Amino acid sequence: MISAKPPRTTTTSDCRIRLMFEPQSRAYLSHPDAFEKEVLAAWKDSDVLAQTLQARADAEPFVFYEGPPTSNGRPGIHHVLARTLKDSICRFQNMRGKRVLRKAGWDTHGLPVELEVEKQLGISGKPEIEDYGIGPFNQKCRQSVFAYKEEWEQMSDRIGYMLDYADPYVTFHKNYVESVWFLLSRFAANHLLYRGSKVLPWCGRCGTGLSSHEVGQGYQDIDDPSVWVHFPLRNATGGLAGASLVAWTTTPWTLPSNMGVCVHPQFAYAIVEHDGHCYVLLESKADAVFGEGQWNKLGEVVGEQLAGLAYEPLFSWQGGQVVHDGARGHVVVVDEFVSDDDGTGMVHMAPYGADDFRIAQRDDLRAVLAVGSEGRFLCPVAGVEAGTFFRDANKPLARDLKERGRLLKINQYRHSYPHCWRCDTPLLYFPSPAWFLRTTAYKDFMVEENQRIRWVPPEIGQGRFGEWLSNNIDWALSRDRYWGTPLPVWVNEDDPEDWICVESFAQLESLAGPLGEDFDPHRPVVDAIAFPTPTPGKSGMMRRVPQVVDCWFDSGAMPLAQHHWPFANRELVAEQFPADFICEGLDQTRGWFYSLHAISTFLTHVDQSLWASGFLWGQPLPRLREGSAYRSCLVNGLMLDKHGVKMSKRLGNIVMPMEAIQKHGVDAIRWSFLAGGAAHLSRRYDDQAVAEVRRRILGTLSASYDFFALYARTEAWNLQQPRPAREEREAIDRWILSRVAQTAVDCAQSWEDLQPSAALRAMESFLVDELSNWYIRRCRRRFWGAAGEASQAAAFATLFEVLDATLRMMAPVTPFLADALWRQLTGEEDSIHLQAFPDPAEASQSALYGAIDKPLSAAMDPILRAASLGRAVRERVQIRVRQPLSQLVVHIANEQGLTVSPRAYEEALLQELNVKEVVWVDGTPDFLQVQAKPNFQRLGKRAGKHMKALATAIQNLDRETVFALQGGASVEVAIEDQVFALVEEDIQLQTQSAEGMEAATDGYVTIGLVTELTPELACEGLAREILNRVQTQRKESGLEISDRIRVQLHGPAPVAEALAAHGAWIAEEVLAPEGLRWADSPLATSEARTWELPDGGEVQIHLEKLELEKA
RNA sequence: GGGCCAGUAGCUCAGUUGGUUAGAGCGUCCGCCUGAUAAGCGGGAGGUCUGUGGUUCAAAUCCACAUUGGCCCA
Repeated sequence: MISAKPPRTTTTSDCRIRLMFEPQSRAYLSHPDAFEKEVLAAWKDSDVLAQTLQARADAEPFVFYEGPPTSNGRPGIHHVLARTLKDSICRFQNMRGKRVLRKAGWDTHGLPVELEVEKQLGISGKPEIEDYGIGPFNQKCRQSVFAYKEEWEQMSDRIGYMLDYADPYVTFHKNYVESVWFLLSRFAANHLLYRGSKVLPWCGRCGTGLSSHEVGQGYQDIDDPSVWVHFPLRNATGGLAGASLVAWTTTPWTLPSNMGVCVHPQFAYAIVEHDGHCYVLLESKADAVFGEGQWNKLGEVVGEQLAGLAYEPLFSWQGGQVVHDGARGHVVVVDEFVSDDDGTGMVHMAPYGADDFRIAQRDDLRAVLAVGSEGRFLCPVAGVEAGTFFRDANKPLARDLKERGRLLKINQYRHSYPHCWRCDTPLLYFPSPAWFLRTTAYKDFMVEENQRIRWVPPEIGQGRFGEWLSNNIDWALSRDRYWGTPLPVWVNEDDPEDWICVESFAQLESLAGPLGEDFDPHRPVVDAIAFPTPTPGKSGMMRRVPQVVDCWFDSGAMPLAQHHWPFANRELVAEQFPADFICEGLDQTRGWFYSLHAISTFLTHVDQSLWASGFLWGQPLPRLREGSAYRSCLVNGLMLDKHGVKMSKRLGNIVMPMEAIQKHGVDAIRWSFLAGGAAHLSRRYDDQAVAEVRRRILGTLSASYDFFALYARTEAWNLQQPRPAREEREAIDRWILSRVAQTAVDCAQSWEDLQPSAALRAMESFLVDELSNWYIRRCRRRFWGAAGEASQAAAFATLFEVLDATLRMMAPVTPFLADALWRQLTGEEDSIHLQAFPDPAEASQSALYGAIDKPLSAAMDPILRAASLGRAVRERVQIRVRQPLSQLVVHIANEQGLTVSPRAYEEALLQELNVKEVVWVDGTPDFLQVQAKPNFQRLGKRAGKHMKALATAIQNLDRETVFALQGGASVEVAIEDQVFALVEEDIQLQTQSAEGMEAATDGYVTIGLVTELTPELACEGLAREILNRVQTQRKESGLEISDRIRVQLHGPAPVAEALAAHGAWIAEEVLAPEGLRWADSPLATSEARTWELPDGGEVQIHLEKLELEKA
């Protein structure tokens, strides 16, 4: 049966055909990197992205927003994960016929950039930056921003992330900045931009306040001294005479700036005696301070009775920075923020705490900072020199207090303390002037709009993001830095209440005169612009505030600013807002997810005055859809390193992707990432998993294609040949078409649901189990014509159509391999990425249209089970598949419930299990034991608490009753006072071991294998054994599969009998045109090999290549 | 301290609105095949579904508490 036909070259004049059907799997599997790079080059040549957009020019848009990466960091493997998710979903939507714009973007402002430049320049901190010059410094920032741009683009390109890098949005570009200004001016116009003073987390080294976004990234456990100090009251009378207030703090460095002691108005404080002195504190805390039994309670005093009492300050010092020039100092104040959890119930207050600062302003306390904005002492205090770093003062101050008897106790205290997320310096809290967005004003709408966003997974939206929104605080917008969008606020130097937020460069020109062609809206150029106040009736020069804008505002403005809205592209933005889909890491919850949401809900909902007229600056302003900037958000989990630790720049454990890509190619990595569990779960990078994907999934795909290609070439099949109508093909052909169609439908749904791993699981089981291991394996012979021409034609047509659909289905995930194989398969020059996703509901996809045939699929299921059972039985009784057996008995419990009979697939069982006959058993024959089991799903609701008794009753039903039910009768079963009428669907039939044969059961399928070996069967089995030995020897002799051979054999009598009966067949199979030669005496061992046979006998085989005359 | 998530086979993970045989891949053991697959295929073994209570006729699934780990926030 081996075909000696050489591969035929096709005779068609269409040159494309000749390029088709080249085998690919070897090239792909051995050098995936090189293979993919070739595909990449083809995409470049034809500019696939532009082609897809062109092809979909009039199509419905699917709006995607690219979250801008910071371009001054190197891309890591975790970016591959995020980008693969984004890319696959966009590719899928594109194949669904949507127009998907994919504008790249760069987040270019902000502290990380400044820190990078500081490092380059070898300088550190704000004073050194100002010495260097803001202008040159920002110039350096501008250059630094794109240090890694090329690496990013190469990486994105190499991983197949289809993104338009030709025209990206860049947050420092003039147009982008102008859009940001406009948005800020809208906040101002709605009175939602305000100046405040707030205690902020502050990094002394970087010289900047940190947003809550940033602080969260740097909590570390550190040891601090926790100290209990006491403040002797002045002029106290009664029970308080001579008493001291006891306070606790973990920040001794703030003690010099002590301005008051705060107590809770309602707490009852104890007056206690210890070691000859009187102290006031919560009674519950006295043991902790003085030791158990070391104190006596003398009396009690309620917090508000202490209000206004003065006490002795801890330190005497001069200098410092006055931040609130209050009239009072070193007095007791009351406030309800005091808790009784930690400490003593009495709080030492310094201007470094948010509550403290608030109370100081309220109660007019004098607030003086001993530690300045660089985190260092401004003046000497008690032996601590000016310039000392704040935490370094803890010990000397404590020592000084102890020497002077003001320290009651000191402990080491381990706690989670915020550190600068970038430079790891411990933060301090510091009062600082700042500008805020009053986001709390429209918090409720943000919460409401959040309900409309489809979050995947949903708990992020309800939980993490929802909580964050409902606890919303005003957005601290300003940054005391250099490289950022300058805050477009100009303040009258003579009147701080007279300020303006500029909305555009044009407005600035109208106020301050021409800006010039090369105007750059960054510091320090913009700082120098001043103009007389435009406010009627006022005088004075307007000067810009020094701050820049939080770069999260930049990125959150991206839906609008990327198109320079509203200065340009108003219609485009109206179409491209909001996004149908965004996708970023979990860490963006309070970052980009929030900034997008906060800005867009403000603009489209709160800012009604903008939209009222439908016009802006005399031009129509199309209304944007009211609400959030995105309709669905896929959140991806963190990428962990091989030890399960989060990858971060700071820790330097980022895995670079290129090594993995060179090894496995990126398609395998893409697949492995998307399949590796739900998108939002964190995952480790696992090289082995990638290798397995490459072998198991992509190897199977390319091998399946290669199989097709090999026989299409050999048998000269091509697309010009008529393909039989689907109805005329064999059942298994219609089955595999139905399965590929159903898989495509399931996948499409999973993609729509933003569940890539579900889509991949469906594809995997289809490709590996159904297509490769069942359809192709079962149908191999048909491809070399062994089952006749009609069958061959049907097989080719079917496999072609199935591969076409499979490749299109996989294209979003494995864009390289899918495209390469598809072009080979179809001879098309266009990319697969311009094609449609397989869709059996779409009439234009004729091969798949209406192909889903569920009854046919249902009929295959028992066949697969029976095959599996048969193999298990053979395994159990130790009869290999090579040994033919006479009969397989198959019983399918619910066979009459199947619309399509499984018997259509009988041939598969005959071959798969090597039996001569399949006997299909109807009804419930004698040799089967049957038992009815309740269908709990149906009966559970009806029976309720009687279910247990009913189940027992059903299991005890006799054969006749079960038969009757199977035959369609209704049977009544009484449980206590209730009667249940059972019909066929209410029970499931369990069949069990058949008697008289080796049997096995899987659910509703029972098989029996007749294991009796007749002499004829044994003889044929032996013949197959001999065939197997000859073939093995052939292969081991290094012969080509089409070489002809001459064979000599010798063996005992059974071997001779087997050869007599089946010799001609063996000769045909092994390509021995002269037939087999029997040697009556043993062959010389130097020429022959001796093989053992299963029955204990041996066979000697000698073979040599037969030289054929050239035809 | 609060919020969210996760805990299923040695490992990595599935598991629909609760329904009675908890699945897959890898690994392991055994076997098969050799005219697609520098391979592949099949069959075993392997699980008190983290624990304890509860709801229910029925819980991996719902509830409570506990525990371990991760993330976010204080």
